[in-house]
Amino acid sequence: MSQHRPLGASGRTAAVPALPDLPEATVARLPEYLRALHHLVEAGHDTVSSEGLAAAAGVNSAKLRKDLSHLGSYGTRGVGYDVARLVDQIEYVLGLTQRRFVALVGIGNLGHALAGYAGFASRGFRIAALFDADRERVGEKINGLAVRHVDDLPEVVAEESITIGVIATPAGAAQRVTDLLVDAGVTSILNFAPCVLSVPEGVDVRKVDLAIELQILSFHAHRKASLTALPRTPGAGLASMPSAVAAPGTNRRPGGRHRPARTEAFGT
Amino acid sequence: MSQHRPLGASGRTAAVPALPDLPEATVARLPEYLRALHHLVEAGHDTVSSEGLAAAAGVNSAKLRKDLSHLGSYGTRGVGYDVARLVDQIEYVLGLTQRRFVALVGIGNLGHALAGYAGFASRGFRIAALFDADRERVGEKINGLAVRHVDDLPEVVAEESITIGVIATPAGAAQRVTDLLVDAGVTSILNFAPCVLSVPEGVDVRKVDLAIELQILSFHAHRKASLTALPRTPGAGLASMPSAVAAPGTNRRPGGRHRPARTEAFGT
DNA sequence: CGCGATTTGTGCACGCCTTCACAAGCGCAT
DNA sequence: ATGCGCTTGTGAAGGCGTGCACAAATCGCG
Repeated sequence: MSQHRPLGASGRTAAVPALPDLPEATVARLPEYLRALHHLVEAGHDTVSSEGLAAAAGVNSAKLRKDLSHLGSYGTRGVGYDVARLVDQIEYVLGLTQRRFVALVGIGNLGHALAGYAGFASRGFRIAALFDADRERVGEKINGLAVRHVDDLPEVVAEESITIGVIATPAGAAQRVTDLLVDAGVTSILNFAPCVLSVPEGVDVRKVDLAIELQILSFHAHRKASLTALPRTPGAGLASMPSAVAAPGTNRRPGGRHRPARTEAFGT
Repeated sequence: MSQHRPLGASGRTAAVPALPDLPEATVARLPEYLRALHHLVEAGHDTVSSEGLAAAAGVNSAKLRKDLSHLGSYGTRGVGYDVARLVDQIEYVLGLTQRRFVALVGIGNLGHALAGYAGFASRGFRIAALFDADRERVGEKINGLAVRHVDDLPEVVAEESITIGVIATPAGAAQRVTDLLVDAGVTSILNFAPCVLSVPEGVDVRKVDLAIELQILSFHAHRKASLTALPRTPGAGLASMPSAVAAPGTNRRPGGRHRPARTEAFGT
Protein backbone atom coordinates (compact mmCIF):
# COMPACT_ATOMS: atom_id res chain seq x y z
CA MET A 1 0.00 0.00 0.00
CA SER A 2 2.93 2.28 0.46
CA GLN A 3 4.29 1.49 -2.95
CA HIS A 4 4.48 4.94 -4.42
CA ARG A 5 2.76 5.19 -7.72
CA PRO A 6 4.09 7.48 -10.40
CA LEU A 7 0.71 8.81 -11.32
CA GLY A 8 -0.44 11.90 -9.53
CA ALA A 9 -1.05 15.05 -11.44
CA SER A 10 2.37 14.95 -12.94
CA GLY A 11 2.78 12.37 -15.63
CA ARG A 12 0.55 9.61 -16.79
CA THR A 13 3.61 7.48 -17.37
CA ALA A 14 2.21 5.91 -20.47
CA ALA A 15 2.41 2.35 -19.36
CA VAL A 16 2.54 -0.33 -16.81
CA PRO A 17 2.52 0.68 -13.20
CA ALA A 18 1.35 -2.87 -12.70
CA LEU A 19 -2.39 -2.77 -12.49
CA PRO A 20 -3.74 -4.69 -9.57
CA ASP A 21 -6.43 -7.11 -10.59
CA LEU A 22 -9.46 -5.81 -8.85
CA PRO A 23 -12.47 -7.87 -7.83
CA GLU A 24 -15.04 -7.69 -10.56
CA ALA A 25 -17.61 -6.25 -8.21
CA THR A 26 -15.24 -3.42 -7.39
CA VAL A 27 -14.59 -2.66 -11.03
CA ALA A 28 -18.31 -2.40 -11.61
CA ARG A 29 -18.60 0.22 -8.90
CA LEU A 30 -15.62 2.37 -9.78
CA PRO A 31 -17.45 4.20 -12.58
CA GLU A 32 -20.17 5.05 -10.13
CA TYR A 33 -17.65 6.52 -7.72
CA LEU A 34 -16.10 8.42 -10.54
CA ARG A 35 -19.34 10.05 -11.49
CA ALA A 36 -20.01 11.04 -7.91
CA LEU A 37 -16.51 12.46 -7.65
CA HIS A 38 -16.97 14.58 -10.73
CA HIS A 39 -20.04 16.05 -9.13
CA LEU A 40 -18.04 16.84 -6.04
CA VAL A 41 -15.39 18.54 -8.10
CA GLU A 42 -17.98 20.75 -9.69
CA ALA A 43 -19.41 21.52 -6.30
CA GLY A 44 -16.01 22.72 -5.19
CA HIS A 45 -15.17 20.06 -2.67
CA ASP A 46 -11.55 19.04 -2.52
CA THR A 47 -11.83 16.27 0.00
CA VAL A 48 -14.58 13.82 0.82
CA SER A 49 -15.11 11.22 3.50
CA SER A 50 -15.89 7.64 2.67
CA GLU A 51 -19.26 8.18 4.24
CA GLY A 52 -20.03 11.12 2.00
CA LEU A 53 -18.84 9.53 -1.19
CA ALA A 54 -20.59 6.29 -0.38
CA ALA A 55 -23.86 8.11 0.07
CA ALA A 56 -23.42 9.90 -3.22
CA ALA A 57 -22.72 6.64 -4.99
CA GLY A 58 -25.45 4.74 -3.21
CA VAL A 59 -23.30 2.16 -1.47
CA ASN A 60 -22.14 1.14 1.96
CA SER A 61 -19.19 3.16 3.24
CA ALA A 62 -17.21 0.12 4.34
CA LYS A 63 -17.59 -1.33 0.89
CA LEU A 64 -16.35 1.88 -0.64
CA ARG A 65 -13.31 1.99 1.58
CA LYS A 66 -12.47 -1.59 0.75
CA ASP A 67 -12.91 -0.91 -2.93
CA LEU A 68 -10.60 2.07 -2.81
CA SER A 69 -8.08 0.21 -0.71
CA HIS A 70 -7.75 -2.28 -3.55
CA LEU A 71 -6.39 0.35 -5.81
CA GLY A 72 -3.74 1.65 -3.53
CA SER A 73 -5.47 3.63 -0.85
CA TYR A 74 -5.18 7.34 -1.17
CA GLY A 75 -7.12 8.53 1.84
CA THR A 76 -5.92 10.44 4.84
CA ARG A 77 -7.17 9.25 8.18
CA GLY A 78 -9.12 11.83 10.03
CA VAL A 79 -9.66 13.79 6.86
CA GLY A 80 -10.91 11.75 3.96
CA TYR A 81 -9.95 11.36 0.35
CA ASP A 82 -8.43 13.96 -1.91
CA VAL A 83 -11.04 14.28 -4.58
CA ALA A 84 -8.75 15.28 -7.43
CA ARG A 85 -6.27 12.59 -6.67
CA LEU A 86 -8.95 9.96 -6.43
CA VAL A 87 -10.37 10.99 -9.78
CA ASP A 88 -6.97 10.61 -11.36
CA GLN A 89 -6.44 7.29 -9.72
CA ILE A 90 -9.75 5.79 -10.78
CA GLU A 91 -9.51 7.16 -14.27
CA TYR A 92 -6.09 5.67 -14.60
CA VAL A 93 -7.14 2.26 -13.37
CA LEU A 94 -10.14 2.21 -15.64
CA GLY A 95 -7.93 3.08 -18.55
CA LEU A 96 -9.71 6.33 -19.21
CA THR A 97 -6.56 8.38 -19.50
CA GLN A 98 -6.38 7.34 -23.08
CA ARG A 99 -9.24 8.03 -25.38
CA ARG A 100 -10.95 4.90 -26.63
CA PHE A 101 -12.46 4.60 -30.05
CA VAL A 102 -15.73 2.84 -30.52
CA ALA A 103 -17.42 1.25 -33.50
CA LEU A 104 -21.19 1.13 -33.44
CA VAL A 105 -22.78 -1.53 -35.60
CA GLY A 106 -26.48 -1.51 -36.40
CA ILE A 107 -27.99 1.89 -36.94
CA GLY A 108 -31.58 1.00 -36.30
CA ASN A 109 -33.81 2.43 -33.69
CA LEU A 110 -31.49 1.85 -30.80
CA GLY A 111 -28.26 2.32 -32.68
CA HIS A 112 -29.39 5.69 -33.84
CA ALA A 113 -30.00 6.77 -30.30
CA LEU A 114 -26.67 5.42 -29.13
CA ALA A 115 -24.89 7.27 -31.89
CA GLY A 116 -26.34 10.50 -30.60
CA TYR A 117 -25.95 9.72 -26.93
CA ALA A 118 -23.86 12.40 -25.31
CA GLY A 119 -22.98 10.26 -22.32
CA PHE A 120 -20.35 8.38 -24.25
CA ALA A 121 -18.34 11.33 -25.45
CA SER A 122 -18.48 13.04 -22.09
CA ARG A 123 -16.68 10.15 -20.50
CA GLY A 124 -13.83 9.74 -22.87
CA PHE A 125 -15.27 7.42 -25.45
CA ARG A 126 -15.36 8.50 -29.03
CA ILE A 127 -17.64 6.88 -31.50
CA ALA A 128 -15.33 6.69 -34.46
CA ALA A 129 -17.39 4.71 -36.91
CA LEU A 130 -20.97 3.69 -37.65
CA PHE A 131 -21.89 0.60 -39.62
CA ASP A 132 -25.02 -0.92 -41.01
CA ALA A 133 -25.79 -3.75 -43.38
CA ASP A 134 -28.60 -1.90 -45.07
CA ARG A 135 -27.27 0.02 -48.04
CA GLU A 136 -30.22 2.35 -47.75
CA ARG A 137 -28.74 3.71 -44.58
CA VAL A 138 -25.16 3.90 -45.74
CA GLY A 139 -24.12 7.49 -46.17
CA GLU A 140 -26.59 8.88 -43.71
CA LYS A 141 -24.90 11.26 -41.33
CA ILE A 142 -25.41 11.29 -37.60
CA ASN A 143 -23.66 13.94 -35.58
CA GLY A 144 -21.45 14.55 -38.56
CA LEU A 145 -20.39 10.95 -38.86
CA ALA A 146 -21.41 8.99 -41.94
CA VAL A 147 -22.78 5.47 -41.75
CA ARG A 148 -20.62 3.02 -43.63
CA HIS A 149 -21.40 -0.40 -44.92
CA VAL A 150 -20.50 -3.27 -42.66
CA ASP A 151 -18.32 -4.72 -45.40
CA ASP A 152 -15.91 -1.88 -44.75
CA LEU A 153 -15.68 -2.75 -41.10
CA PRO A 154 -12.33 -4.55 -41.13
CA GLU A 155 -10.40 -1.78 -42.79
CA VAL A 156 -12.08 1.03 -40.89
CA VAL A 157 -11.49 -0.63 -37.55
CA ALA A 158 -7.82 -0.80 -38.33
CA GLU A 159 -7.60 2.74 -39.66
CA GLU A 160 -9.38 4.31 -36.74
CA SER A 161 -7.67 2.31 -33.99
CA ILE A 162 -10.99 1.03 -32.78
CA THR A 163 -10.83 -1.18 -29.71
CA ILE A 164 -14.46 -1.37 -28.63
CA GLY A 165 -17.41 -2.62 -30.62
CA VAL A 166 -21.02 -1.90 -29.77
CA ILE A 167 -23.59 -4.20 -31.32
CA ALA A 168 -27.07 -2.82 -31.79
CA THR A 169 -28.18 -5.10 -34.59
CA PRO A 170 -31.05 -7.57 -34.57
CA ALA A 171 -30.21 -10.82 -32.82
CA GLY A 172 -29.89 -12.68 -36.08
CA ALA A 173 -26.97 -10.59 -37.25
CA ALA A 174 -25.17 -10.24 -33.95
CA GLN A 175 -22.95 -13.30 -34.16
CA ARG A 176 -21.84 -12.45 -37.68
CA VAL A 177 -20.97 -8.92 -36.66
CA THR A 178 -19.16 -10.22 -33.61
CA ASP A 179 -16.99 -12.45 -35.74
CA LEU A 180 -16.20 -9.53 -37.99
CA LEU A 181 -15.21 -7.36 -35.05
CA VAL A 182 -13.12 -10.06 -33.44
CA ASP A 183 -11.32 -10.82 -36.68
CA ALA A 184 -10.59 -7.15 -37.02
CA GLY A 185 -8.89 -7.21 -33.65
CA VAL A 186 -11.56 -5.81 -31.37
CA THR A 187 -11.37 -7.38 -27.93
CA SER A 188 -14.14 -5.55 -26.11
CA ILE A 189 -17.77 -5.83 -27.13
CA LEU A 190 -20.91 -4.34 -25.73
CA ASN A 191 -23.89 -6.31 -26.94
CA PHE A 192 -27.42 -4.93 -27.04
CA ALA A 193 -28.78 -7.76 -29.15
CA PRO A 194 -30.84 -10.29 -27.24
CA CYS A 195 -28.69 -13.32 -27.85
CA VAL A 196 -25.65 -15.12 -26.55
CA LEU A 197 -22.44 -14.35 -28.35
CA SER A 198 -19.69 -16.83 -28.86
CA VAL A 199 -16.21 -15.37 -28.78
CA PRO A 200 -12.69 -16.70 -28.48
CA GLU A 201 -10.89 -16.44 -25.22
CA GLY A 202 -9.44 -13.07 -24.50
CA VAL A 203 -12.39 -11.20 -25.90
CA ASP A 204 -14.59 -9.46 -23.40
CA VAL A 205 -18.32 -9.32 -23.89
CA ARG A 206 -20.82 -7.41 -21.83
CA LYS A 207 -24.47 -7.61 -22.49
CA VAL A 208 -27.28 -5.17 -21.99
CA ASP A 209 -30.75 -6.52 -22.58
CA LEU A 210 -33.51 -4.06 -21.98
CA ALA A 211 -36.24 -6.65 -22.01
CA ILE A 212 -34.46 -8.74 -19.42
CA GLU A 213 -34.34 -5.81 -17.06
CA LEU A 214 -38.07 -5.41 -17.37
CA GLN A 215 -38.63 -9.08 -16.78
CA ILE A 216 -36.63 -8.95 -13.59
CA LEU A 217 -38.72 -6.02 -12.43
CA SER A 218 -41.79 -7.97 -13.41
CA PHE A 219 -40.77 -10.84 -11.21
CA HIS A 220 -40.43 -8.64 -8.17
CA ALA A 221 -43.71 -6.91 -8.90
CA HIS A 222 -45.40 -10.24 -9.28
CA ARG A 223 -43.90 -11.45 -6.08
CA LYS A 224 -44.83 -8.36 -4.13
CA ALA A 225 -48.37 -8.65 -5.45
CA SER A 226 -48.67 -12.28 -4.46
CA LEU A 227 -47.39 -11.52 -1.00
CA THR A 228 -49.83 -8.73 -0.32
CA ALA A 229 -52.65 -10.70 -1.86
CA LEU A 230 -51.97 -13.47 0.58
CA PRO A 231 -52.91 -12.08 3.97
CA ARG A 232 -50.11 -13.98 5.58
CA THR A 233 -48.81 -17.37 6.28
CA PRO A 234 -50.13 -18.45 9.62
CA GLY A 235 -47.67 -19.24 12.30
CA ALA A 236 -44.64 -17.73 10.70
CA GLY A 237 -42.12 -16.21 12.99
CA LEU A 238 -41.83 -12.74 11.63
CA ALA A 239 -39.43 -12.02 14.41
CA SER A 240 -36.81 -13.78 12.39
CA MET A 241 -37.00 -11.10 9.77
CA PRO A 242 -34.66 -8.30 10.62
CA SER A 243 -35.35 -5.17 8.65
CA ALA A 244 -38.25 -6.33 6.61
CA VAL A 245 -41.05 -4.40 8.13
CA ALA A 246 -38.98 -1.84 9.93
CA ALA A 247 -40.40 1.31 11.38
CA PRO A 248 -43.01 2.77 9.08
CA GLY A 249 -41.99 6.35 8.74
CA THR A 250 -38.39 6.14 9.75
CA ASN A 251 -36.28 6.81 6.72
CA ARG A 252 -36.10 6.22 3.05
CA ARG A 253 -33.06 4.21 2.40
CA PRO A 254 -31.53 5.57 -0.76
CA GLY A 255 -29.28 3.04 -2.30
CA GLY A 256 -30.74 0.08 -0.56
CA ARG A 257 -31.08 -2.43 -3.31
CA HIS A 258 -34.11 -4.57 -2.93
CA ARG A 259 -33.41 -7.15 -0.33
CA PRO A 260 -35.35 -10.26 -1.27
CA ALA A 261 -36.57 -10.05 2.26
CA ARG A 262 -36.13 -13.71 2.98
CA THR A 263 -39.63 -14.61 3.88
CA GLU A 264 -38.88 -18.02 5.16
CA ALA A 265 -42.22 -19.33 4.05
CA PHE A 266 -40.44 -22.03 2.22
CA GLY A 267 -42.65 -24.17 0.10
CA THR A 268 -46.36 -23.87 0.52
CA MET B 1 -40.70 -30.11 -5.60
CA SER B 2 -43.69 -32.36 -5.37
CA GLN B 3 -45.99 -29.55 -4.41
CA HIS B 4 -48.38 -29.70 -7.30
CA ARG B 5 -48.76 -26.40 -9.00
CA PRO B 6 -52.00 -25.49 -10.71
CA LEU B 7 -50.35 -23.94 -13.69
CA GLY B 8 -49.68 -26.17 -16.66
CA ALA B 9 -51.34 -25.43 -19.91
CA SER B 10 -54.72 -25.33 -18.29
CA GLY B 11 -55.39 -22.20 -16.32
CA ARG B 12 -53.37 -19.34 -15.03
CA THR B 13 -55.28 -19.45 -11.79
CA ALA B 14 -55.19 -15.75 -11.32
CA ALA B 15 -53.41 -15.57 -8.02
CA VAL B 16 -51.15 -16.81 -5.36
CA PRO B 17 -49.77 -20.29 -5.80
CA ALA B 18 -47.21 -19.12 -3.31
CA LEU B 19 -44.25 -17.94 -5.31
CA PRO B 20 -41.01 -19.34 -4.06
CA ASP B 21 -38.53 -16.60 -3.37
CA LEU B 22 -35.77 -17.30 -5.80
CA PRO B 23 -32.15 -16.28 -5.37
CA GLU B 24 -31.61 -13.00 -7.10
CA ALA B 25 -28.96 -14.51 -9.34
CA THR B 26 -31.44 -17.09 -10.52
CA VAL B 27 -34.08 -14.50 -11.30
CA ALA B 28 -31.59 -12.64 -13.44
CA ARG B 29 -30.98 -15.74 -15.51
CA LEU B 30 -34.55 -16.89 -16.00
CA PRO B 31 -35.25 -14.42 -18.81
CA GLU B 32 -32.22 -15.77 -20.60
CA TYR B 33 -33.49 -19.30 -20.32
CA LEU B 34 -36.85 -18.16 -21.51
CA ARG B 35 -35.45 -16.66 -24.65
CA ALA B 36 -33.48 -19.79 -25.41
CA LEU B 37 -36.60 -21.86 -24.85
CA HIS B 38 -38.61 -19.78 -27.28
CA HIS B 39 -35.98 -20.47 -29.87
CA LEU B 40 -36.27 -24.16 -29.18
CA VAL B 41 -40.01 -24.04 -29.57
CA GLU B 42 -39.64 -22.40 -32.95
CA ALA B 43 -37.10 -25.00 -33.91
CA GLY B 44 -39.63 -27.70 -33.12
CA HIS B 45 -37.97 -29.27 -30.12
CA ASP B 46 -40.29 -30.45 -27.43
CA THR B 47 -37.74 -31.53 -24.88
CA VAL B 48 -34.29 -30.29 -24.03
CA SER B 49 -31.54 -31.46 -21.74
CA SER B 50 -30.00 -29.22 -19.14
CA GLU B 51 -26.79 -29.43 -21.09
CA GLY B 52 -28.44 -28.25 -24.27
CA LEU B 53 -30.39 -25.44 -22.70
CA ALA B 54 -27.40 -24.33 -20.69
CA ALA B 55 -25.32 -24.06 -23.84
CA ALA B 56 -28.02 -22.04 -25.54
CA ALA B 57 -28.21 -19.68 -22.62
CA GLY B 58 -24.48 -19.48 -22.13
CA VAL B 59 -24.28 -20.89 -18.63
CA ASN B 60 -23.07 -23.93 -16.76
CA SER B 61 -25.46 -26.86 -16.85
CA ALA B 62 -25.29 -27.53 -13.14
CA LYS B 63 -26.21 -23.95 -12.50
CA LEU B 64 -29.14 -24.23 -14.81
CA ARG B 65 -30.42 -27.36 -13.12
CA LYS B 66 -30.18 -25.75 -9.74
CA ASP B 67 -31.95 -22.66 -11.00
CA LEU B 68 -34.79 -24.70 -12.40
CA SER B 69 -34.99 -26.84 -9.33
CA HIS B 70 -35.76 -23.70 -7.36
CA LEU B 71 -38.96 -23.21 -9.22
CA GLY B 72 -40.34 -26.65 -8.79
CA SER B 73 -38.38 -28.92 -10.99
CA TYR B 74 -40.19 -30.10 -14.07
CA GLY B 75 -37.60 -32.29 -15.71
CA THR B 76 -37.67 -35.98 -16.38
CA ARG B 77 -34.55 -37.91 -15.59
CA GLY B 78 -33.09 -39.62 -18.52
CA VAL B 79 -35.01 -37.37 -20.88
CA GLY B 80 -34.75 -33.70 -20.06
CA TYR B 81 -37.19 -30.86 -19.67
CA ASP B 82 -40.49 -30.43 -21.43
CA VAL B 83 -39.96 -27.22 -23.33
CA ALA B 84 -43.54 -26.04 -23.39
CA ARG B 85 -44.07 -26.74 -19.75
CA LEU B 86 -40.88 -24.98 -18.81
CA VAL B 87 -41.86 -21.92 -20.80
CA ASP B 88 -45.18 -21.74 -18.99
CA GLN B 89 -43.50 -22.22 -15.66
CA ILE B 90 -40.90 -19.51 -16.14
CA GLU B 91 -43.37 -17.08 -17.62
CA TYR B 92 -45.62 -17.62 -14.69
CA VAL B 93 -42.91 -17.11 -12.12
CA LEU B 94 -41.70 -13.97 -13.83
CA GLY B 95 -45.20 -12.63 -13.83
CA LEU B 96 -45.38 -12.49 -17.58
CA THR B 97 -48.76 -14.16 -17.81
CA GLN B 98 -50.33 -10.81 -17.25
CA ARG B 99 -49.52 -7.95 -19.52
CA ARG B 100 -47.63 -5.15 -17.82
CA PHE B 101 -48.07 -1.54 -18.70
CA VAL B 102 -45.10 0.72 -18.89
CA ALA B 103 -44.68 4.47 -18.72
CA LEU B 104 -41.69 5.92 -20.49
CA VAL B 105 -40.53 9.29 -19.26
CA GLY B 106 -38.10 11.41 -21.22
CA ILE B 107 -38.52 11.31 -24.95
CA GLY B 108 -35.07 12.45 -25.93
CA ASN B 109 -32.58 10.60 -27.99
CA LEU B 110 -32.69 7.43 -25.99
CA GLY B 111 -36.32 7.62 -24.98
CA HIS B 112 -37.34 7.91 -28.57
CA ALA B 113 -35.49 4.73 -29.39
CA LEU B 114 -36.95 2.89 -26.43
CA ALA B 115 -40.43 3.93 -27.44
CA GLY B 116 -39.91 2.29 -30.78
CA TYR B 117 -38.08 -0.75 -29.49
CA ALA B 118 -39.91 -3.86 -30.55
CA GLY B 119 -38.24 -6.03 -27.96
CA PHE B 120 -40.52 -4.76 -25.24
CA ALA B 121 -43.81 -5.53 -26.88
CA SER B 122 -42.66 -8.93 -28.03
CA ARG B 123 -42.13 -10.00 -24.45
CA GLY B 124 -45.38 -8.93 -22.97
CA PHE B 125 -44.67 -5.37 -22.00
CA ARG B 126 -46.81 -2.63 -23.38
CA ILE B 127 -45.67 0.93 -23.42
CA ALA B 128 -48.88 2.61 -22.44
CA ALA B 129 -47.76 6.20 -22.05
CA LEU B 130 -44.98 8.56 -23.05
CA PHE B 131 -44.07 11.66 -21.10
CA ASP B 132 -41.77 14.60 -21.52
CA ALA B 133 -41.29 17.88 -19.74
CA ASP B 134 -40.70 19.79 -22.94
CA ARG B 135 -43.97 21.17 -24.24
CA GLU B 136 -42.46 21.27 -27.69
CA ARG B 137 -42.52 17.52 -27.75
CA VAL B 138 -45.94 17.05 -26.25
CA GLY B 139 -48.35 15.79 -28.86
CA GLU B 140 -45.72 14.17 -31.01
CA LYS B 141 -46.74 10.67 -31.94
CA ILE B 142 -44.48 7.65 -31.78
CA ASN B 143 -45.84 4.33 -32.96
CA GLY B 144 -49.29 5.81 -32.71
CA LEU B 145 -48.85 6.89 -29.11
CA ALA B 146 -48.88 10.59 -28.31
CA VAL B 147 -46.36 12.17 -25.96
CA ARG B 148 -48.01 13.77 -22.98
CA HIS B 149 -46.73 16.34 -20.59
CA VAL B 150 -45.19 15.05 -17.44
CA ASP B 151 -47.69 17.03 -15.41
CA ASP B 152 -50.33 14.58 -16.55
CA LEU B 153 -48.32 11.66 -15.27
CA PRO B 154 -50.21 11.01 -12.06
CA GLU B 155 -53.61 10.74 -13.65
CA VAL B 156 -52.45 8.81 -16.69
CA VAL B 157 -50.59 6.28 -14.59
CA ALA B 158 -53.76 5.59 -12.68
CA GLU B 159 -55.96 5.44 -15.76
CA GLU B 160 -53.71 3.09 -17.65
CA SER B 161 -52.89 0.75 -14.77
CA ILE B 162 -49.22 1.44 -15.21
CA THR B 163 -46.93 -0.49 -12.89
CA ILE B 164 -43.52 0.07 -14.42
CA GLY B 165 -41.75 3.34 -15.07
CA VAL B 166 -38.80 3.77 -17.40
CA ILE B 167 -36.73 6.87 -16.89
CA ALA B 168 -34.81 8.16 -19.87
CA THR B 169 -34.47 11.76 -18.81
CA PRO B 170 -31.29 13.71 -18.13
CA ALA B 171 -29.81 13.01 -14.71
CA GLY B 172 -30.99 16.30 -13.34
CA ALA B 173 -34.63 15.45 -13.81
CA ALA B 174 -34.49 11.81 -12.83
CA GLN B 175 -35.13 12.17 -9.11
CA ARG B 176 -38.10 14.46 -9.69
CA VAL B 177 -39.60 12.04 -12.15
CA THR B 178 -38.97 9.18 -9.78
CA ASP B 179 -40.86 10.92 -7.02
CA LEU B 180 -43.74 11.54 -9.38
CA LEU B 181 -43.86 7.92 -10.40
CA VAL B 182 -43.63 6.65 -6.86
CA ASP B 183 -46.33 8.98 -5.66
CA ALA B 184 -48.51 7.73 -8.48
CA GLY B 185 -48.08 4.21 -7.18
CA VAL B 186 -45.42 2.81 -9.48
CA THR B 187 -43.23 0.33 -7.64
CA SER B 188 -40.88 -0.78 -10.40
CA ILE B 189 -38.48 1.59 -12.09
CA LEU B 190 -35.91 1.10 -14.78
CA ASN B 191 -33.47 3.98 -14.74
CA PHE B 192 -31.33 4.95 -17.69
CA ALA B 193 -30.24 8.26 -16.22
CA PRO B 194 -26.70 8.29 -14.86
CA CYS B 195 -27.50 9.01 -11.25
CA VAL B 196 -28.50 7.35 -8.03
CA LEU B 197 -32.19 7.37 -7.28
CA SER B 198 -33.63 7.58 -3.83
CA VAL B 199 -36.82 5.65 -3.34
CA PRO B 200 -38.88 4.51 -0.38
CA GLU B 201 -38.73 0.93 0.69
CA GLY B 202 -40.78 -1.41 -1.40
CA VAL B 203 -39.95 0.29 -4.66
CA ASP B 204 -37.67 -1.58 -6.97
CA VAL B 205 -35.08 0.23 -9.02
CA ARG B 206 -32.87 -1.23 -11.67
CA LYS B 207 -30.28 0.83 -13.40
CA VAL B 208 -28.79 0.64 -16.85
CA ASP B 209 -25.89 2.96 -17.50
CA LEU B 210 -24.40 2.66 -20.93
CA ALA B 211 -21.29 4.63 -20.11
CA ILE B 212 -20.57 2.44 -17.12
CA GLU B 213 -20.61 -0.63 -19.30
CA LEU B 214 -18.03 0.93 -21.55
CA GLN B 215 -15.88 1.90 -18.62
CA ILE B 216 -15.88 -1.65 -17.35
CA LEU B 217 -14.81 -2.85 -20.76
CA SER B 218 -12.17 -0.18 -20.76
CA PHE B 219 -10.76 -1.50 -17.54
CA HIS B 220 -10.36 -4.98 -18.90
CA ALA B 221 -8.85 -3.70 -22.10
CA HIS B 222 -6.43 -1.60 -20.13
CA ARG B 223 -5.55 -4.51 -17.97
CA LYS B 224 -5.04 -6.89 -20.84
CA ALA B 225 -2.83 -4.33 -22.52
CA SER B 226 -0.70 -3.81 -19.44
CA LEU B 227 -0.27 -7.53 -19.01
CA THR B 228 0.90 -8.18 -22.54
CA ALA B 229 3.09 -5.10 -22.51
CA LEU B 230 4.83 -6.30 -19.40
CA PRO B 231 6.60 -9.57 -20.18
CA ARG B 232 7.43 -10.02 -16.53
CA THR B 233 6.77 -8.03 -13.45
CA PRO B 234 9.68 -6.19 -11.92
CA GLY B 235 9.40 -7.98 -8.63
CA ALA B 236 9.95 -5.32 -6.00
CA GLY B 237 7.39 -4.58 -3.36
CA LEU B 238 4.53 -6.23 -5.09
CA ALA B 239 4.89 -9.17 -2.82
CA SER B 240 3.19 -7.16 -0.14
CA MET B 241 0.02 -7.08 -2.13
CA PRO B 242 -1.83 -10.33 -1.76
CA SER B 243 -2.88 -11.47 -5.17
CA ALA B 244 -1.35 -8.58 -6.98
CA VAL B 245 -0.01 -9.81 -10.24
CA ALA B 246 -0.60 -13.50 -10.44
CA ALA B 247 1.40 -15.07 -13.20
CA PRO B 248 1.12 -13.11 -16.42
CA GLY B 249 1.29 -15.78 -19.02
CA THR B 250 -0.10 -18.72 -17.20
CA ASN B 251 -3.62 -17.62 -17.50
CA ARG B 252 -4.99 -20.69 -19.14
CA ARG B 253 -8.08 -21.02 -17.10
CA PRO B 254 -11.13 -20.08 -19.10
CA GLY B 255 -13.58 -19.27 -16.37
CA GLY B 256 -11.14 -18.92 -13.58
CA ARG B 257 -9.88 -15.40 -13.39
CA HIS B 258 -11.95 -12.33 -13.62
CA ARG B 259 -15.55 -13.03 -14.31
CA PRO B 260 -16.02 -12.28 -17.96
CA ALA B 261 -19.34 -10.48 -17.64
CA ARG B 262 -22.58 -12.24 -17.48
CA THR B 263 -23.00 -13.86 -20.77
CA GLU B 264 -19.97 -15.08 -22.46
CA ALA B 265 -19.50 -18.07 -24.50
CA PHE B 266 -16.76 -20.22 -23.25
CA GLY B 267 -14.90 -20.10 -26.45
CA THR B 268 -11.77 -22.16 -26.77
C1' DC C 1 3.20 19.39 23.20
C1' DG C 2 -0.38 16.40 24.06
C1' DC C 3 -5.18 15.05 23.76
C1' DG C 4 -9.53 14.17 21.77
C1' DA C 5 -12.26 13.93 17.65
C1' DT C 6 -12.45 12.04 13.36
C1' DT C 7 -11.81 8.90 9.62
C1' DT C 8 -9.31 5.36 7.19
C1' DG C 9 -7.84 0.56 6.50
C1' DT C 10 -8.78 -4.17 7.49
C1' DG C 11 -9.45 -8.70 10.17
C1' DC C 12 -13.23 -11.47 10.63
C1' DA C 13 -17.47 -13.81 10.21
C1' DC C 14 -21.37 -14.70 7.59
C1' DG C 15 -24.20 -15.68 3.66
C1' DC C 16 -24.81 -16.15 -1.27
C1' DC C 17 -23.44 -18.29 -5.38
C1' DT C 18 -20.99 -21.51 -8.12
C1' DT C 19 -19.16 -25.92 -9.21
C1' DC C 20 -18.18 -30.71 -8.68
C1' DA C 21 -19.54 -35.17 -8.22
C1' DC C 22 -22.74 -38.67 -7.60
C1' DA C 23 -26.95 -41.13 -6.21
C1' DA C 24 -31.66 -41.56 -7.69
C1' DG C 25 -34.93 -41.95 -11.29
C1' DC C 26 -36.56 -42.80 -15.95
C1' DG C 27 -36.95 -44.88 -20.60
C1' DC C 28 -35.66 -48.25 -23.80
C1' DA C 29 -33.72 -52.35 -25.71
C1' DT C 30 -33.42 -56.98 -25.05
C1' DA D 1 -38.86 -58.21 -16.43
C1' DT D 2 -34.29 -56.77 -16.17
C1' DG D 3 -30.37 -54.17 -16.95
C1' DC D 4 -28.07 -50.34 -19.11
C1' DG D 5 -27.36 -45.71 -20.36
C1' DC D 6 -28.76 -41.19 -19.89
C1' DT D 7 -30.23 -37.15 -17.26
C1' DT D 8 -31.95 -34.85 -13.36
C1' DG D 9 -31.70 -33.17 -8.61
C1' DT D 10 -28.82 -32.15 -4.78
C1' DG D 11 -25.23 -32.56 -0.85
C1' DA D 12 -21.02 -30.60 0.06
C1' DA D 13 -17.05 -27.71 -0.61
C1' DG D 14 -14.95 -23.68 -1.92
C1' DG D 15 -14.77 -18.86 -3.43
C1' DC D 16 -16.42 -14.33 -3.50
C1' DG D 17 -18.56 -10.35 -1.67
C1' DT D 18 -20.54 -7.80 2.18
C1' DG D 19 -20.77 -5.45 6.44
C1' DC D 20 -19.38 -4.99 11.24
C1' DA D 21 -16.36 -3.37 14.41
C1' DC D 22 -12.09 -1.77 15.84
C1' DA D 23 -7.12 -0.52 15.82
C1' DA D 24 -4.14 2.78 13.65
C1' DA D 25 -3.33 7.21 11.90
C1' DT D 26 -4.01 12.06 11.33
C1' DC D 27 -5.61 16.78 12.29
C1' DG D 28 -6.93 20.71 15.11
C1' DC D 29 -7.03 22.95 19.33
C1' DG D 30 -6.04 24.21 23.81
